Amino acid sequence: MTAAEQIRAELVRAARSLGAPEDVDPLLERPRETSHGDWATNLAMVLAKPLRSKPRDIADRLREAIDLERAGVSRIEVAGPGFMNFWLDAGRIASGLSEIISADERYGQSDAGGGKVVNVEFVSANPTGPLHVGHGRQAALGDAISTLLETTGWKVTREFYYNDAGVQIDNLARSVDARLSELDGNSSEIPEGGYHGEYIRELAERYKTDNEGMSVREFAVRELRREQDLDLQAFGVRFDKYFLESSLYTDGMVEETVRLLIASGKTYEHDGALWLRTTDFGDDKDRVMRKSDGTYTYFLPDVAYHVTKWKRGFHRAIDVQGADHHSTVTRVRAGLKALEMGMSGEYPEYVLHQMVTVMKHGEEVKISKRAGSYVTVRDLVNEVGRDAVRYFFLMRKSDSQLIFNVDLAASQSEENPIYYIQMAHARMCGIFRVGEIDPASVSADGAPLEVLSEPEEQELIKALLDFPALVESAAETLEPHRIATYLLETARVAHLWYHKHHVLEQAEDITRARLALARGAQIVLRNGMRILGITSPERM
RNA sequence: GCGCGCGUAGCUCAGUUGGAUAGAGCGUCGGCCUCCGGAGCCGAAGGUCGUGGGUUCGAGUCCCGCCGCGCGCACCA
Repeated sequence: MTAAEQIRAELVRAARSLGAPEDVDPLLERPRETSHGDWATNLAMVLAKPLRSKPRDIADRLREAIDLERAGVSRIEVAGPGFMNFWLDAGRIASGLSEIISADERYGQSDAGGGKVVNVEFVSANPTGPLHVGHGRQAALGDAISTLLETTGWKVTREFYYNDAGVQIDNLARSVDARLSELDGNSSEIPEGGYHGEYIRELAERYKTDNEGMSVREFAVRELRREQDLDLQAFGVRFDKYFLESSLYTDGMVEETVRLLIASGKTYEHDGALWLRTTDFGDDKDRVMRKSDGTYTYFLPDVAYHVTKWKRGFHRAIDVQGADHHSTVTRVRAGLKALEMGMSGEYPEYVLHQMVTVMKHGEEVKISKRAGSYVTVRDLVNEVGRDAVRYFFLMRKSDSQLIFNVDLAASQSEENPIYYIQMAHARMCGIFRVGEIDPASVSADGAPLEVLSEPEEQELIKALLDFPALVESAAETLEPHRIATYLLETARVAHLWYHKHHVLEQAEDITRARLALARGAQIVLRNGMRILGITSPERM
């Protein structure tokens, strides 16, 4: 039982004894201000109405009714309008280290997800060019969200959806064709909607020398998919499933979905096209699903694709996409809802991220897809390393725009948050290295943890003990940036402690206890970085 | 024009789902350091939380109106 749970249980007992409603569920939180104790509750204010008394009076009576020992606290104060502040005793705090060390790599894990399956789809780039920064943000986000969910007891399938069937692939083939005919000495223009990047020229050259009898289209898609796979590999992202849009046509899923939608009665014919009444589901206008020329708009295969997710058993699905795809959300959900297959209006869940701006040498690197000039994931990885790229993509919440400062990410100094965090971990490792101690042999059991009474020690332990609750709530809200923020703060506290208090060559009981703390910090920093997909080097 | 997101210190951003005196890093200014790695540490200055209303014991957080920025508004994807 954690300290908070222990306080809560006793608080409930005390509240019931004062006549509080049966479902009383006190909220415990960590005050920002240390002078407000280790834990605080606003319970007395919440009970003011049902008990028809002043919050402060209720708080005083609660305080009287609470058994300090059973709550595991040393002191309770009533403050402000009726807050109750709790102080844990130093021994109670330090004893939390035992749990961290014995759990080791499992520390921070939970079974909140109950082993249920969830599908996380991300990147899903069209095979029409290299992966750019936006895809990078998505790759980092999707992978971290997946790991967060795994850490909290979900069974995750990481999925990549290839749009290999649409008009954009035709445009790709025609663009390569144009470059091919240029190679043959004929002047030729990249077609409208085509791709202008230098890689198209390179594709044409490779096709000319070694096309293995493939069509331009097949060759280009194969090569670009291979390139993207290499980029993802360099980034350390691995997918469990690659889903091809084209398969939705070959296996009849698209046709099937159209039939079902028509049967649902939510469609109508107008101007020779087939429309879906998405306005019934909150859209601002109805949408065409089959054009008058008989081909489908993109959102129909999207609906069909999500039907397959549902049918494959994923009753929870998360799509990570750029915010520029925002308009698709209502449409896809409307299509799925119209099918009445039992999905809620929230299926699938979307994590949309805002755009990335790349700054280099103090200037914005302009991105022009049309001219084919943009920063690729591979450029970034080559320039600043995988860990820094991942951390920078994850340090901001997804719905705010992100400025990627290449110079900062590349710098090997304390200004660079990723170095700062990794350095904190490496320092903990350094203690064991210098002391010639196997960290795995360090145990908190039997160690005199009560000697860890310095303010920096108490602060560090408290930070470490916050980790599991943080992981759980970050997983719930699908917000990996909270792990990033936490790591930076915890690294700060660890540096501070490291600087002020020595571990080795102290009195024996102090060294023993501090080794346990160093071990705890090492474990938490490492586990946190692992969630973000970042390595935790033992020396830097 | 409509929809979504954002607006917090000079800069880049957090803010525990409505709590107490709004925080961090960088930058600036001042100071410290014979150390398990100086890739260090301490301190200070710096704020009308875009703005005007509303909701309530209590608002950076929720609601409404404005202003600014980004993205999206096809029988494109």
